[in-house]
Amino acid sequence: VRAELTREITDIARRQLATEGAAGLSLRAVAREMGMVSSAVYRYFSSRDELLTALIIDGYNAAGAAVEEAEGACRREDYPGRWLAACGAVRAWAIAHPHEYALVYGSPVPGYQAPQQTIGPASRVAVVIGAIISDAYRGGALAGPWVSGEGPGGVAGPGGTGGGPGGWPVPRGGWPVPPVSFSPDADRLRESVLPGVPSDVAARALIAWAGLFGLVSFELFGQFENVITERDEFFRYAAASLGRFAGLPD
Amino acid sequence: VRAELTREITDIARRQLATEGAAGLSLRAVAREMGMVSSAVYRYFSSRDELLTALIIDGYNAAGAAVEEAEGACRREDYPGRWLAACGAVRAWAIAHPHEYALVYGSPVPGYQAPQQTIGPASRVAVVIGAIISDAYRGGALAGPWVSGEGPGGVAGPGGTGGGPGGWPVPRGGWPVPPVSFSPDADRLRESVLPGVPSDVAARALIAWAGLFGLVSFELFGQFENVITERDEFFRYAAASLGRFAGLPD
DNA sequence: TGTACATCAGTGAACGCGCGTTCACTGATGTAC
DNA sequence: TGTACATCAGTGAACGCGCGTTCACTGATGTAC
Repeated sequence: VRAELTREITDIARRQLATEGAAGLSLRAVAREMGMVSSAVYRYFSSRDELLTALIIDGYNAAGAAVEEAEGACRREDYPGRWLAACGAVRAWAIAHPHEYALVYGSPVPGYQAPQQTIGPASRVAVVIGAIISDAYRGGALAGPWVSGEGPGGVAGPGGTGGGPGGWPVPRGGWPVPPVSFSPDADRLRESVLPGVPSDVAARALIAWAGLFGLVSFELFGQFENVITERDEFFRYAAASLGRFAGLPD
Repeated sequence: VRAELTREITDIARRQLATEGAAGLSLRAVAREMGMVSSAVYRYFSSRDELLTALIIDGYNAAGAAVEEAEGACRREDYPGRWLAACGAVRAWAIAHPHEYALVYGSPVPGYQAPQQTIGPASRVAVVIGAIISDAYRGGALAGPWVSGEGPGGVAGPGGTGGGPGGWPVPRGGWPVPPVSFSPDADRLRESVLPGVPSDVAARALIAWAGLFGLVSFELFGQFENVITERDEFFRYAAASLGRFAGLPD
């Protein structure tokens, strides 16, 4: 029964988030809508920040669940399909919950410091996206070029043809090579979200990941106003292009 | 003298933005720091929203000026250099002024509706970036592929080789083709920031533009925490990759 | 050169509002003997 | 079966705070004659 009420409080708080924004979230307003006195809420959340943390975790989880579900419905070998499904789910969830999206992927709430508990849920979307790239790579479906010596083969993709020093195809004028300082990051990524992929694949996956959220944020935050009219179609195209950038096939 | 005081007010407001965030911006606090009584500020700004609008316009202008300056210092034919300079300037300005960046490119301020006056300054950065792509295209330096029939030639780039129906090189497994619904948008873009470029070049420029801000936002808003350690070098690499994505040469 | 007047930047008090958090408390519920 | 007690959800008042905006006002400055 306590859990039930806790959930009801976060539901109301989420609804208020949608009308007032994160900075306008108020314990008193939540209590009012609950038909409680403001101090009663302190039985459930010891401060406003704790409530905010709960909302952030919920937001990450909701986005993660939406992406997992959409991506999970695809054939495992359909890597571009999985990518498009994941991208589309991110966008659809963001459009359906713009204030929650802003809360977790937008500007930080001033004066609020995200606690450790948020990092697990925060990575769910990244895990899905990483798995797509990883699976495609290990399935030999990811287009080159690879940085010399790291790749297991794979088709020559939009990079075209050419010969790299390590025997893998590296096209003339191919992709830039990640800086050496990226190596430790790549190691960490391999251990978590991008098992088995070479550094340059990981680096481009990261850029595509940031690009995906750049597109969604631009759309939601108004930068595409008077620029793009048919947003659904354009987004699908853009997501496909980013997937191609990351090396995914057609 | 009136202009002087107006500037002083916005300066103080900008400083407060940096410590309290946009939602915490308060006319009273500004007045306090000015050594004025709160109502005196109304001589200069008739409401809090008007002050916010001034700050947004200043923010867009500052970002625009920084990008224009950095990009303007490059040799005109050095398209990739111009691109890297512009990207680097966006990021450097954002890091130097994180709250102003959040104000203009982050989540919208709840309850605030941006007036028309903001759209001019808002486009300064886009104009610079568009000019780089446009110049490179018209200079014949932009890599293919083009969508059939639209291009003026240009080198075959990361797309590799292949033959398109219109005679321009379109590689097997090349870039996706923008949806037909994008045509009117492309027309509009050609008239403003991307003169003369074909639709698919415009579309990829748009994606690279969103990707650039996705990278900057991810870095500033904390998504790269525990992911990327050497941010300067990685960003340079990522910007180069996005430039390549948009078709720029090495 | 001197006076009358208009302008307008800045004052000070007030309006009505909402906020987070604390604290001693009430009163229902369930448990132990 | 009945009594004493502990638990704890929710109350109500209060603390001290800041906010945007309004309004009648003061008093210095500059201008017109």
